[in-house]
Amino acid sequence: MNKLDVEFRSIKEMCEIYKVTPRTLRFYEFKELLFPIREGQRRLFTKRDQARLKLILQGKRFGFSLEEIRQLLNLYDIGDQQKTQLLKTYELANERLKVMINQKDELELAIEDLKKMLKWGEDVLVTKGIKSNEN
Amino acid sequence: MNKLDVEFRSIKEMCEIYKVTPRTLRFYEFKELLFPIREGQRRLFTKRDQARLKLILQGKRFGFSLEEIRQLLNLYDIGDQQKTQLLKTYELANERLKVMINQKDELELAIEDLKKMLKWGEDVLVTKGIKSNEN
DNA sequence: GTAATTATTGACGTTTACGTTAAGGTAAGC
DNA sequence: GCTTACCTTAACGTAAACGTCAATAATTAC
Repeated sequence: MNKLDVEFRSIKEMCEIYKVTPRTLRFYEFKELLFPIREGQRRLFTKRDQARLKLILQGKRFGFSLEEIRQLLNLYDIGDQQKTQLLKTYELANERLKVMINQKDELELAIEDLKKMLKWGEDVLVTKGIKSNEN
Repeated sequence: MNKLDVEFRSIKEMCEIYKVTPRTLRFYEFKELLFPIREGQRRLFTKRDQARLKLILQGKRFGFSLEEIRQLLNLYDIGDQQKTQLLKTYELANERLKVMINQKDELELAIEDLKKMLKWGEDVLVTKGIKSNEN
């Protein structure tokens, strides 16, 4: 009946909400990305854990490794951070952005090249009468 | 003095030209991506192997797995391919292209998101007096 | 009170694309 | 004949991010 009921979530609830497996959540805890509290043996995931998990999943979208994500999460725990560490984290994200932009450029190039190859392959197929040239 | 001298390359020459390690070339042979002939024990890489290696390295740029590349290489060995197989290969490349375009879109989104996060992080840093706001 | 559900901690397995010794073979140069 | 350079096979190691048991425990359902 008290607030705690909504603040905490079981591992299964977490899995359903965030589309991950229990193994994943335990793994993240092992890697010190999450810090669920215990109710006896069971893990209870706090609001903070949920916020962190969201950021972890975001981070994965960005292509960060879990270790990088662990460091970046410090950005959200500013209270107990030294200034230098905080700035370093910021710079890490900046570096990552550069990498991603490079990746994007590379990918765009690769896409163009692959398109050319496909066009060539298409010609071969048409020539061989395997494929019609309509579209 | 004869043509063969230019047709074949030793493993070391290959490594220097294509910036790969011997292990990589042996691995590719093991995985049936390359088929160097033998002079006694030693491997000799033919023109065909070199052409294939170029395509392998390209394929990696495209994000194909080695197994996918192995299949795609059939596209270049059209002589002994059945029509169906050839068409399948073409379609595989097409699928890959779609995946890559999706990846690119995802990446662009992620870049935008990360940029926003950085801007926010920057504000925090400036507020805390850790970083100046000049660029 | 027993079955089903949900959880736990180990701990080994998986995948990909090689890296890294180890132990030895062969040919060239001097 | 000995070093040096280059090559070989064999086989174990690596990294990331979990998957997949196994054995066990606590709760809940009926």
